[in-house]
Amino acid sequence: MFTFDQLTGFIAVAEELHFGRAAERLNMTQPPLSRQIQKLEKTVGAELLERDNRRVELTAAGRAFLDEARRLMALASRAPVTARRIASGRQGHLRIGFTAASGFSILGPLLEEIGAIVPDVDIDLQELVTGEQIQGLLTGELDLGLARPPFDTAVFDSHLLYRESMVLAVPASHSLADLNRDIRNEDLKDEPLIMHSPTQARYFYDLVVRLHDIRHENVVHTVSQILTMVSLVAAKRGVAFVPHSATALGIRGVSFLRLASGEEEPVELHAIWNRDAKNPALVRLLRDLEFAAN
Amino acid sequence: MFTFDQLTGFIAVAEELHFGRAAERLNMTQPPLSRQIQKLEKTVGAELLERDNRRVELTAAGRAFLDEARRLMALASRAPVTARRIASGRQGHLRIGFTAASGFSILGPLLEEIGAIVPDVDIDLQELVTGEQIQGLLTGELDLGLARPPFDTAVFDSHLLYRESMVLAVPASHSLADLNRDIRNEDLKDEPLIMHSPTQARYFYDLVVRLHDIRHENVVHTVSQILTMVSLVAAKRGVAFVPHSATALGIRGVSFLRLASGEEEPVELHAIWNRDAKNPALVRLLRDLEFAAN
DNA sequence: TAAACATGATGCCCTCCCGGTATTACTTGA
DNA sequence: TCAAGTAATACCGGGAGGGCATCATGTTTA
Repeated sequence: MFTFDQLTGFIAVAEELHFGRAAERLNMTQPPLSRQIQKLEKTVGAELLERDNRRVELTAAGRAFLDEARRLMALASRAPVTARRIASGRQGHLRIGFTAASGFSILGPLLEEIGAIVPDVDIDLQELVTGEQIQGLLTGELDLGLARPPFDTAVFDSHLLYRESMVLAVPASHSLADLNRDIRNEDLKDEPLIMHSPTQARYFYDLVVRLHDIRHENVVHTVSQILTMVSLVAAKRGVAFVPHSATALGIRGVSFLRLASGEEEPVELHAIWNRDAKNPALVRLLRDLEFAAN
Repeated sequence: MFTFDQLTGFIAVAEELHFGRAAERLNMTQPPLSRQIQKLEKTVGAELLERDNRRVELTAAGRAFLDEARRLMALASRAPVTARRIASGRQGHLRIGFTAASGFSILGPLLEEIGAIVPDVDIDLQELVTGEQIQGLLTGELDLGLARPPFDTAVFDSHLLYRESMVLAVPASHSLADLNRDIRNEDLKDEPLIMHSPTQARYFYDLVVRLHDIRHENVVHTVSQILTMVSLVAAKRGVAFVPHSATALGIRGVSFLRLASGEEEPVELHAIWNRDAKNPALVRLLRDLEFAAN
């Protein structure tokens, strides 16, 4: 079995791609670090770093192992905290993941509600994209997620928290803002568009493509975070489809316009959790929030 | 930071609730195990086991920490397996580029074959013209391309996947369709022609120019995609030289006629890959497909 | 009631692992 | 061809960890 020191060593080298600098960061000298990595590779049974005498780079296996190593280190550093909390008489704690966009709207009220139901429970909050939340729920690093479809209903139970409309963010000085009517697809046929990333923000991407006629040649940026989109709109880079809750951001120089086409409130936010989760604090919370499993 | 040995020690004691038996299970003696647990409790900062001189039991913190410890051990034992599988190419990621035309014919069977060889490898597919594929292979954004010559054989290895004939696409109502014989060059001397783009579809362009006497004054459209060509033929804009696999498109109102002149099966499709590529999944795939480098 | 037993903790020794220093091997760029 | 940069190797010393012996303490038994 490898050691945690070997893992931190590997992570440092993988990040620096340089044994000397990595060693410095770890407050040690380069030779023992080299040996740590060699030993780690031996126990793992695969070459993790390709090192030519001039440069260091990760192999495919190394990249995969780096992920696992990071996860291990995160888990290892959290474990004692968990144990101490419980030892100090708390009733447990809940780890909740949320998407940045849900932070604008539902997160505050929800936390208040949770605080009323389980006041003696510590809440860890982490901002994560839906995919990371699902990963976290699967590995048990997360108890509850605030995420958007799709997710595997065989593994997860969910509860629809919130529906909202999609609006169009435009620079405040933009001529569309003077139209005084809902925006139609054809209004946008020559507008530079800031679009959601089809991989990182798949839900919004699919929704926008489904409900609006997107001309991909108009896409000037591909972005994964709503906040970034609104900032880019404020910088007059183009217009963007954002959920209504983004209007609460209070970024100056942006107007939000209603959209004519499509469904009324197509943007969904769900609370999701692992069907097999047994964290007592979560069980209690779900019961008292009356989230029927569906 | 604690060590994995301390964790296994703790798990053993927590399961046996007896230091002596736990030590035996771990092939060690009891005293060092006692010290391991003490040290672990010190680094965790909480008492994990309540030990009265007669019996051992878990504290609340101990139960919580046991969960985390088990999770850590599971993750730690899985990580090397994952890394090894990726290093051996049985697991991982393959990014495959294909031309639209190859999508009609060889792509399906090829993917099936790939799925049989490396079932646990995720396949990303991207429709790209040959030039973009070559670019992607050079930058490492693509592992394998299904493309047409020419490409730089100093950088790329390739394997001929498929040869096919060229046929002439004509509107179904066209008089040439009634000839009941192979089409000769002189049959086309007054036909409006939908031609391949000399830049975007250089391979087809060069092929057609080499094998057939093209009268450039007859060219009514210059197109880069086979599908577009066939659609234009269906719209009676002219006739077009297309690879035989285009007959599988099933577009109504188009007939495909054999060509008399030229070689039997001049249209080639190659699998190409970067000679220096090290993606283990690719290496394994190439080996098992018996694509000799040539 | 006292002796035997069970069991976890402690003391001490020894080995081996790990880190540091010095050096080597190799590549690259001037 | 030489200087510089960088990872690997050689060698050494200190400390962590395991084993053996023993202790401390509580429980069972005669």
